[in-house]
Amino acid sequence: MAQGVPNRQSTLDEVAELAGVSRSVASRVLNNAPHVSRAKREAVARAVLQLGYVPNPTARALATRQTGAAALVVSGEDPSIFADPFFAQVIVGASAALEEAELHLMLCLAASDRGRRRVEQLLRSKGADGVMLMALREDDPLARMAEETEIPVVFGGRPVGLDPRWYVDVDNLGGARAATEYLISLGRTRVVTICGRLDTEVGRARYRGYQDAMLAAGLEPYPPEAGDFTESSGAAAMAALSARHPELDGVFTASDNMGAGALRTLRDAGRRVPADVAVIGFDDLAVARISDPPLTTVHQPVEGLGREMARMLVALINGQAPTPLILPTRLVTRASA
Amino acid sequence: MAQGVPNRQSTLDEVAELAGVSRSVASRVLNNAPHVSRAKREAVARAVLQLGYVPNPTARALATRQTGAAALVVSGEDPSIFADPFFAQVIVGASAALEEAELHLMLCLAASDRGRRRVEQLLRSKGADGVMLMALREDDPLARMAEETEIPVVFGGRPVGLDPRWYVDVDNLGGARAATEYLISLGRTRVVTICGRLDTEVGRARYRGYQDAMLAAGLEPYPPEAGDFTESSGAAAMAALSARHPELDGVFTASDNMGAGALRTLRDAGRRVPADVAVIGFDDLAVARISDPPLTTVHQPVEGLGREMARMLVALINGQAPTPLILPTRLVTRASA
DNA sequence: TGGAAGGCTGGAAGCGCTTCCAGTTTCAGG
DNA sequence: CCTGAAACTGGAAGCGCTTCCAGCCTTCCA
Repeated sequence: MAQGVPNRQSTLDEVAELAGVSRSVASRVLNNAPHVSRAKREAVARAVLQLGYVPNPTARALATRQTGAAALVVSGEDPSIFADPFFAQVIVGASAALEEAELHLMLCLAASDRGRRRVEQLLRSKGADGVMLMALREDDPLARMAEETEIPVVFGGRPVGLDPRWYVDVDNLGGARAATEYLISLGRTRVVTICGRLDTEVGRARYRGYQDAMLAAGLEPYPPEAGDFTESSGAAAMAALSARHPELDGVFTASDNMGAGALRTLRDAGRRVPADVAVIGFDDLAVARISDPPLTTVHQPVEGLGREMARMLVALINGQAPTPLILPTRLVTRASA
Repeated sequence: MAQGVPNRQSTLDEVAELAGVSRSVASRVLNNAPHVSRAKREAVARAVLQLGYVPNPTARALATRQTGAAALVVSGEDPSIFADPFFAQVIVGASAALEEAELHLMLCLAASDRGRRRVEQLLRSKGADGVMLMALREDDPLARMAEETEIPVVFGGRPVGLDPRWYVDVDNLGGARAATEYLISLGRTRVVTICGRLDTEVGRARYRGYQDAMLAAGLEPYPPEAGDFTESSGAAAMAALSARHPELDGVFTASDNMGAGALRTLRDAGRRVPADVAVIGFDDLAVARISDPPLTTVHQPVEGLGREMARMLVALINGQAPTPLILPTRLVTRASA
């Protein structure tokens, strides 16, 4: 039974003819639908093997009105922000979950105007069965449009200024609160924060968590110093804070990268960590383990975020009605606090 | 001219009817093909706007036999290897280049058997117009199959044991040689290497570069200590090498992560960098800038790799005959050497 | 042994778009 | 005012698959 490698792609018609059945029967066999006798089922299977037949996904998509693909769109102004390992992990999780549902993953980086227009087309033309949207900017037009479109959309994180129907988020507030509480429990009372961009929900939530913990402990929150989640911005913010509040003895930073930057500034300034200043980050990326000293941080289930987004989307595509999800975070203590 | 938001997706037939032309004419207008009078062109444009018409990509794909998508497949045994920021950068580059060609990006992580089978289907069913393949393992069945398939395939890096027709690679050999030469030029003569997995072309090439440089300088290359490109494997390898060759004064590691691990081991052992031991990494990832001391390393154009792969693929899809490409690397000197 | 129930089967009608082709206009040149 | 070329136009045939439906054939029970 030579597994033929035909020069031309063979079609279902050819399979049907070779098997001596009609195209409908052949189709039913391939989708293993009922109402086909055992004999014909086997005949078709043989023909498929003999011809090396592979169904044409496009034709199937046209007939079923299902593309067999889900899109992950990352919307932001700077394409290089995507180079963050964060997204790579989200993708790993999403990819695994989509694979279970036999869906392909389309990736759309909507940074340029052109990219955004293409995503818009995708949404309106139903070019995918569903979309996972991670909108980074405040008031993202794509986010608004996605909420209005017909096709299932799951948000990753809640965009500022929008209350999406379906989303998966990480407990940023709780994580930030826990981190700050931990610093306070260590006896630190002059705890500052290097917050992330406050035009993102992530930045806001993590800052709010800091505030909550401070107030709950009867401490006055310091005004935040903002960074953009990068190492260098963390270093700069730390310098500014040190100058403004030389008495500080604890820092909660809204990302590991900023935490690493803060460590660098403190080290350069000769301040010991954690003896003089305790530092806590957020994310639990590789950098937290590598930095010197290793960074105490808030772990967030990034791969889980991707996985749950994909699962929720699949549920939606299948006509179910899932509920929004907030994934837990957890403090990981290392040497820096 | 209300930009209608129809409840149902409108079709080309409806546009044609509203514009008072035949479907063929409407189609020609949309693809701006010739042989349409100015008047009808405008009538169709008006109708499109009025109905909020968006062409159905699936139907178009079926008719033209072009899917409008290119796939990036990463084939390896461990899905989490993809979480490496390396791939994220490749994706950024590829995505940008594909956008110019109006192609969508499909991402396939072929780690499980199931994933591999799906990629196989994709190749055989022409589910994409072309494929960029990054095969990590030696003797990857997918790589072999890809070379046999009809659809255009561009390799990212050359897989061991295969000499692909079209590929984009990075000058690993030259980079490794330059790094080692630099160590030697610094007066180091007892230079060891922590190489990557020798069942990958990357690992082999970088090791060969080290050997070449040592031999060219009249030095005896040390036997390599292998890691798997991760921080911890680098730390372990460094410990082993220190024990075996206490006299060593220079280390070339085949990745920044391993370099960071080596730094950690050296620091823990109380050996000063670069005073006692000079260390050089490879990749120029963020970790190289953050580590303590910052890592001298070999920069490779990762985003460029993705971009060039995509460009080559687009050329192939358009029937051109590009030539393989090897992108240059360059030494970035920081404090560790 | 008759008849109803129900499993099989294949014909045919799409899914929405492109594109070939033959027929119709238009228009410059004679 | 005629003729041929060039520009338009729309009908129709697909692209390869799914699925509805009507008809056929078993089968099994009364």
